[in-house]
Amino acid sequence: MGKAKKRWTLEEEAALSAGVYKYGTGKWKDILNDHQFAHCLINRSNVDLKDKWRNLGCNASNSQSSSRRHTGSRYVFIVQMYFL
Amino acid sequence: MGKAKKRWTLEEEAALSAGVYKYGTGKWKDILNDHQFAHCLINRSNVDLKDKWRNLGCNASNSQSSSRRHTGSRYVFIVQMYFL
DNA sequence: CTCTAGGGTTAGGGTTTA
DNA sequence: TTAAACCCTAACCCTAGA
Repeated sequence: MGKAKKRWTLEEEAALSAGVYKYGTGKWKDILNDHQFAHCLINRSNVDLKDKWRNLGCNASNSQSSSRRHTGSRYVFIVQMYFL
Repeated sequence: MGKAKKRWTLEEEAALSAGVYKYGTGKWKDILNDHQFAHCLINRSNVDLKDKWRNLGCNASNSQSSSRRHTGSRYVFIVQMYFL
């Protein structure tokens, strides 16, 4: 049972963008803890910020096909011997 | 920002497991300094070893003998099969 | 200073749902 | 169906205390 989806508002996106400009990407918790942005992002987690930033970045050029789990019949053995 | 994640290979996991078998848990630097394992773990730090051992879930199940040190002329083969 | 232990955070694959 | 939103968790970070 996942949470109800809550669409990102323009204010939230703006706060996220400004936060990334200030701290750089990968500083999601820092952005959330910044009082300059916190009030706009009160309902978002650091993981939410990361996911949203990824979605924004993928808009332009994400033409990769879906990753496919393949279980083929080819395989290789690697054998190692450790003296203990 | 952020360091690129380097997924652990089966060779690295095998070296770590053998290292823990030889030295016991909590001897990450000893494992790293052991010429027997160093070549497989060249890209890993002692903290990386600790973290990997933790999320392998080996701490709980092997706690009763976790600090046991094994020495002698015994050896073990580690056989890995990769599907391509 | 170095090293480990353990809590905290991020990255990226995977899944769900409007 | 598609993609934004959300989930799972391995991998990595921070740092007190030994």
